[in-house]
Amino acid sequence: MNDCRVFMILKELALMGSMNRYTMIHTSELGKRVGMSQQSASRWISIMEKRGLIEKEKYGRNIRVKITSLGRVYLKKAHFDFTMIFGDSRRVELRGEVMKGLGEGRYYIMKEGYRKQIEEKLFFEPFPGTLNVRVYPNYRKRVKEIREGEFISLDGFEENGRKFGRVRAYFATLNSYPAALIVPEMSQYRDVVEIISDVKLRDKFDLKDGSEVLLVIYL
Amino acid sequence: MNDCRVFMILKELALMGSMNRYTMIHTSELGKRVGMSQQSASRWISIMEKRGLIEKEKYGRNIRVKITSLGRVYLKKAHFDFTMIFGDSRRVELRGEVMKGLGEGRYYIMKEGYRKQIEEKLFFEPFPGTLNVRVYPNYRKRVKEIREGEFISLDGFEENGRKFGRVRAYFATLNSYPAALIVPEMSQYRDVVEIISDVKLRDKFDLKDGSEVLLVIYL
DNA sequence: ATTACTAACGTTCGAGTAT
DNA sequence: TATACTCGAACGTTAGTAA
Repeated sequence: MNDCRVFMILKELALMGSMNRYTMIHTSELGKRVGMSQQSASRWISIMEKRGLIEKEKYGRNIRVKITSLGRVYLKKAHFDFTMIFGDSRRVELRGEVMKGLGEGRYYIMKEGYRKQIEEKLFFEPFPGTLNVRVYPNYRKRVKEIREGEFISLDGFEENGRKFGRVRAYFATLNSYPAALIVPEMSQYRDVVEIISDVKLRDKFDLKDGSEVLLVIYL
Repeated sequence: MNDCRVFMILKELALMGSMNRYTMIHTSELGKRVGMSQQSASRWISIMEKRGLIEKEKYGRNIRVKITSLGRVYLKKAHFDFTMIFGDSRRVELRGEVMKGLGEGRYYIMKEGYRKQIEEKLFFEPFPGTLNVRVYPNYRKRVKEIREGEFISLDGFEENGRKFGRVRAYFATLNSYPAALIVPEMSQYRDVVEIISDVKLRDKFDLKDGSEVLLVIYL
């Protein structure tokens, strides 16, 4: 069955915002996001339109697409499957304020040993730097809860005789934008957490030191 | 990318229980479930083993597989994607007791007009019959909540001049087993709900009239 | 009964390119 | 700029069958 192609692209379109409204897309960008050529992405868009999973319309030289109710049902089913697999998984909210970093985050993120695992296990290319968030006191016991929850393990490694320890990662959102929380297993701090993402979060949300942010961690 | 094949099969294996333990599988059954031949399923299992997503071991003439932590991460990512798409979707619990049906459910389910849509939009072949559940009084206001929530629409149709109305469907579980709740749009009853599934639920859970069941509806 | 190899067959891919 | 067509090459599929 080639249904899986259709699912993959449908999911990507949903993530690009085509769920409830017509969204302008570029077949080359879509192709890049799902790992195929512009030509293939274009072809699949046509196939999916014929199958009634999306609506497509020309928009000047571009196209706009919108997921149909049938397409939505396809996605819903997959979502249901994952709910069956993982149960009703926990979500933990944290609030805190942005803190000046020490530039260390950038140093670590750039290490090939971590970078590679971030791409492999968190599925994004990290912006080279971390956002440090000081969690407000009344949320700090939740940090402990997170540490004890299910995590994604980024293995430690050695480089030029220097050891880099194992790091725990968690899928998360910062102000609703997809990101990840990373916690070195050796770290002591319980009130400061580090966030990585595929963009510079400081710029995306115009964050200054002291800005309040909302984190949601998905265990 | 053929990653989507891997995802699809990994999800299926997870649904078959390979997430946390070695599970005996049959490549022919797996193939049927994902819509490919026994030979292809066998080949993909080998590929996924090489890629470190599952562990495989011979078990007599059969094989046993177990999803690795890397495989789990793949699934987790997809689950996270769906959480981004649908937000933290609601789940509603109902409790009630099994009720004698009037044989009507069977009559409706067997109508090609509904059957086809069940396979297309709910993704299972329905057992020909419905399980009627009388919801306990203190759960009845939740039935209203469900009716007003997001539903999957099974369109009405006409057959030999007789009209069959539109039906609302919801993904659900009965005693944790995947099923669907169906509600004819015209129906009056608010205290009795009808459940369909791919198996005879009465037999699966050895239900008699009056047996208590737990329903979870995923809106 | 299984799983899994081989070989012939289809499908899908993407470079080139028209629009 | 875009999207989307053609077509030869690459890849995935399955029937047959060995183990």
